[in-house]
Amino acid sequence: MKDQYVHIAVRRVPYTADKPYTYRVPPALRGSVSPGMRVTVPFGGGNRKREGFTLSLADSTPLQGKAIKDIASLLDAEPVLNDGQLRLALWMRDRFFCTSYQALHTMLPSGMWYDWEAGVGVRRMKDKTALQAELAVSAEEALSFDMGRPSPAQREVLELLCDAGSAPVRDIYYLTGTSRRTLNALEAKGLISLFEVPVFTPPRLSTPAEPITLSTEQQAAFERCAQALDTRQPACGLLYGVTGSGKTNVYIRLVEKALSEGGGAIVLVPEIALTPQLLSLFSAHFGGKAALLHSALSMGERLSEWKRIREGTATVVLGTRSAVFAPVCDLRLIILDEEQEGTYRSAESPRYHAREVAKFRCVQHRATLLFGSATPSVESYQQASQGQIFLCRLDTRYNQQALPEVKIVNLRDERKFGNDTTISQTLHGEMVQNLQNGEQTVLLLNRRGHHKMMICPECGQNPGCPRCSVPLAYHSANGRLMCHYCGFSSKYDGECGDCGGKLIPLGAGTQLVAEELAGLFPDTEILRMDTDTTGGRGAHEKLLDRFRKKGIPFLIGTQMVAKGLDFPNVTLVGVLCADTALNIDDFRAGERAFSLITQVIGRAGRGDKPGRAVIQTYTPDHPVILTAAAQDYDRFVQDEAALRQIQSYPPYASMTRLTLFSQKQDDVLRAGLRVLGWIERSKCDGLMRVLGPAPDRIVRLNTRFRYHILLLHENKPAVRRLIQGVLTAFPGDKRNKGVGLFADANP
DNA sequence: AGCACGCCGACT
DNA sequence: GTCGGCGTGCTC
Repeated sequence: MKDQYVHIAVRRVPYTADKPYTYRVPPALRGSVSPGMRVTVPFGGGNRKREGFTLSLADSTPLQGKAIKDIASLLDAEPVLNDGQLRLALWMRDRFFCTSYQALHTMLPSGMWYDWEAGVGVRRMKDKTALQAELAVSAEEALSFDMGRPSPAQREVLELLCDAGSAPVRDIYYLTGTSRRTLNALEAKGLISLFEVPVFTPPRLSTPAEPITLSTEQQAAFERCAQALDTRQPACGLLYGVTGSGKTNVYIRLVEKALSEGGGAIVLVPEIALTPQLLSLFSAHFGGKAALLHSALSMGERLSEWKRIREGTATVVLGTRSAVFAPVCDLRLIILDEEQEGTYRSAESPRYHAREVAKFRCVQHRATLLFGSATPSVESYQQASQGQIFLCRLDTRYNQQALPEVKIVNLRDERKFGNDTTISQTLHGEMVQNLQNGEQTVLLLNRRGHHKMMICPECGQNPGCPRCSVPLAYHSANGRLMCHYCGFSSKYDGECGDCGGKLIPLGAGTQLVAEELAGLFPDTEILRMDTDTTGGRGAHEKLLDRFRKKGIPFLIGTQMVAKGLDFPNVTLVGVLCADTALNIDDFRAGERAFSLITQVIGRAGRGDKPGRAVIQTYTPDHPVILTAAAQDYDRFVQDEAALRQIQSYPPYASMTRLTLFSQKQDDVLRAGLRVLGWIERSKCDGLMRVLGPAPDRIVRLNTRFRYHILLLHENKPAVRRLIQGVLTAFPGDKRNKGVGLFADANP
């Protein structure tokens, strides 16, 4: 019999050595191997077993004189990746400078890697099951059945099941106040049957959602997107809607449309924990058809959801970044909510952006891609204004509510008049008023902990992290100094280690504000929300639930208070220091600051009462602050786009960042200069502009020094090949020993 | 990245 | 002689 060969993407091969490896299919596995399966193969001199993915099959191989090895084992009976996903991975390898294995691996739920071990008897990932009850006879028979003697409990269960058809027994107990005995009795009479079903998302008796009525404006936006869906051709659009204009209504109607026509949809959100409302909305509207994919799920839950999606039980997926890979059947629509958010970009290899992956998939499936945002990225704005993508606008807020009235407070004046707290006179006055009216206030300060740092007024020293180039932040909750980047902490005795001077705090954090508020408003309850108070699973929701239900007057928090929360009783928002987000050395700092300020201001006045906002700043005439205060996105983005054009920054050029890191600072710098020389010699001068090497924003992180080189260029294959060449050749130069290098596309 | 191989000094 | 340090080079 003729030999059969298979090309494998092998796990943990360095980028330098990444290519399809050819293996022989042993006779025993002939016929069972097809592309998109997981296998183990002997690899390297020691022939240690490694995992891999089958990419393609071949009858012959050009490889001569090499001992071609056999595949060791097959881990899947059926492919876990389809042809489209394999092609997506190859594209990702080219685009995001990762190995094929890494790209393929991110497309699968992590639970799957434990599942196969079941085959070798190591561990069994058992699907959870729940007991479900179902009518065993017709509804008429059930209701007319003669019980012999009155049995209200059994009757109630039957009535429930006549309505619902089937229901989890837990829900039946909860809704009827019955117990297993009642169900056993009904089963004995042959009226109902009990059976185990796999628990994916708990098959709940979801209260059917109210049908959505769209406003004229929302209807127009819906129709424009629906038109794109109808063409069944790749399409991309931007739904630009001010906060509170009801973008989610449009999303839901679009998903309904895609589903009703037999298609599937993916809806991506920046962070699911911050959008509990959207979550419940989706369950209400799509029930068992909806799958949720996000970081809070256990591995088993994620695997179950993934299976439901792949077999077509779930046709709409709501999830975070990695949900963009969900194997939805007949994908017709992908929506990226708050498209400008940085969480759509992965910080680890593969360093992909969900927006770009979504774009690729939409072309692949002839699907529609919709970006939604109150503050679209400059990229999307520019594409929309040039007509490359279609644009829909929602300018009217819920209940025709006007945008909040915004006051800007100059913090320099506050200092002059002797107010050294974080709350200005103006903001304090507004808060008092809100308290009297029984309305709620949200305060934003984008810095956790008590203070940013402690500094010695005698010698100017400040305690810093021994592993990173950052000052340690003081935390009053544990009385320690902490590093917000590597987690290092040390005890705090209030004295300067160098000269013994008494340390003073600098740069207020949320903990301090909470303490100040307790002083200013004794007997008033205050809620603090930051990564220190929302550690556990579901902690976000619990905190927000308390805020809503108990009507706690003040909520102080970091940027997580800016996103997604929608409480009608919040009528005042305070931005305690608008400059924190602005003073970051990054060309997107202005864009992010505008987005953050606009989003948090939009939290005020979502009910029938008008909203107010106070922005405190040291730079009251900064254009970003002025446009954010005026909620004038158009003016902001036009200014910002002009600035980007002058500097030839994205979106007017593509940017690739090369990051070098090592324990030794001069090694990194020297390696950086060598990379620079390589690029300059490679005849790509006309194609790109090179900046750096420059220190990263945190030059030393976890004992490693980091420098980067920025490349501004056209998005052409020649440029990608150059970068791939640099990444491949770099480890080959012995002088680069101990130095790491990776590339980020559009960082 | 991992792993093996090979060359060298130190030790039983 | 033999153990083990690390520099070097390859992975179907």
